[in-house]
Amino acid sequence: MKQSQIFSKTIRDNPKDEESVNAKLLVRAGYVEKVMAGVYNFLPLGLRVFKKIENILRKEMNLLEGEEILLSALQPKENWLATGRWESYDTLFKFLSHYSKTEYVLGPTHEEIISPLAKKNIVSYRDLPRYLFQIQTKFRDEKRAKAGLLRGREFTMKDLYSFHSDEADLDEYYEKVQKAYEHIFEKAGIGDLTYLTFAFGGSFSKYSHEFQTLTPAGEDTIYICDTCKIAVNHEIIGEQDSCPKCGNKKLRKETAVEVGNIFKLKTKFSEPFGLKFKDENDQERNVLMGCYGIGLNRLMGTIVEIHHDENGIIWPESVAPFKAHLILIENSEGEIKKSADEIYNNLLADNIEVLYDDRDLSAGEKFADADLIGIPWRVVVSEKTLREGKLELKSRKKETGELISYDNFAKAIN
RNA sequence: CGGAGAGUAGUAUAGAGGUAGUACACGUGCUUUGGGAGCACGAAGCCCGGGUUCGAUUCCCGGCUCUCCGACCA
Repeated sequence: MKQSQIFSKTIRDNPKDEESVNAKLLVRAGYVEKVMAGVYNFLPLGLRVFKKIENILRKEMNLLEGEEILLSALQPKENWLATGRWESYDTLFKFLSHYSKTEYVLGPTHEEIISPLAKKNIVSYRDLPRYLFQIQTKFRDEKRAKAGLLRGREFTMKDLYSFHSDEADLDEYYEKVQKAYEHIFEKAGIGDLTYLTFAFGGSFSKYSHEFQTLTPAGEDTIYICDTCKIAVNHEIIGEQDSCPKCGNKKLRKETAVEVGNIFKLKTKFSEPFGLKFKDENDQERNVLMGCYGIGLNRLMGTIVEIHHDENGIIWPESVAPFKAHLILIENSEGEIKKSADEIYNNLLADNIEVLYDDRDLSAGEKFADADLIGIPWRVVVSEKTLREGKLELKSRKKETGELISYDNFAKAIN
């Protein structure tokens, strides 16, 4: 993609309506634009990152044998009355049709939709287990949206729901999802700072598990066992004041953001919707359920919170909008562009995702924008590099670059 | 939802009871090209409603919006 053609522009000043690092950088670099508190538009650069994250998630969901579906965002009140969450779910967006005076819900989560759906397709033990996931927009009427992408009123979530005939099967799958989540956060570049965290389990389980990433931008407090590399959420520290694994009492207090959670719902939703199956002995039994969520916006914001410096974002390669940022520095005769165009076309032909800064701007401004946008590899073409018959390659993580031939360059970044 | 702060051009800000200035961005022309280039000219602005006042963008009240702290967060 040519930068002269890209829809968004970089902004030099920090926006006055954002305080969080992730929002400041993502807005300034042109990844997102704020519509209102907790609601953002995704611009071409931002959508590219979003799709990279989506694909990481989708790949892991497929490995978990998840089948992808897309559930309704607009939901009937009756389903929420059935579970009692019409009254008890405090961030529920409810609204009234002006014509029919019918009340609706904008879905904050999808147990109320997927449980009745599952009921239509799960009737026998032969239909179990089942694993269904979606990547879809959620709406939550947060009393206070905050921290840029970390807590929004509209956001995209990957939610996986599993259906089982017995607890052993649920437990086994739950463990698999836990491992898959570890892969996901590793792949997304935040594995080192992300802890499996024991949290409140609700009425059916002793614990649920959260994945908490250490960052001052987070709003949760967790207690880490450095021996086991797991943590306990402060909400249960009263009853669980030692490491659940090794019993260590010396836990380290940290601030973190919840980037994912896994939860054994058991029969919490199958009961109100009558989601049952016939077992091998013709006995009718409740289906057991698990749910597993990851918020994409929050994950994207968290990655920025973790990976940036004073000049801008430093994307992990797995989620970067492009692999290489090709920068043309023209000379007074205007004779560099031809070579830069050629290199751009070679990169495209070699299937290297490249953003080409072909704009008529000073070198300093292009470098500053490149640092802000944060593409992993910066490739400079200038009079200096052409004289040597080479390119200058610099990692966004490093201070200086090196001159390298095109052939070696393609190898170097792969 | 409670508390605090803030709303001035596309963006970021300055400012005064007498209708507004700067920087960046933008347009035109020239010049320039390795860390946010230069000159000239140009276009563009006081959140909404009420009150006080001869006069309010400025002071007061209310609203709306945003940010932060707290509460809340299956």
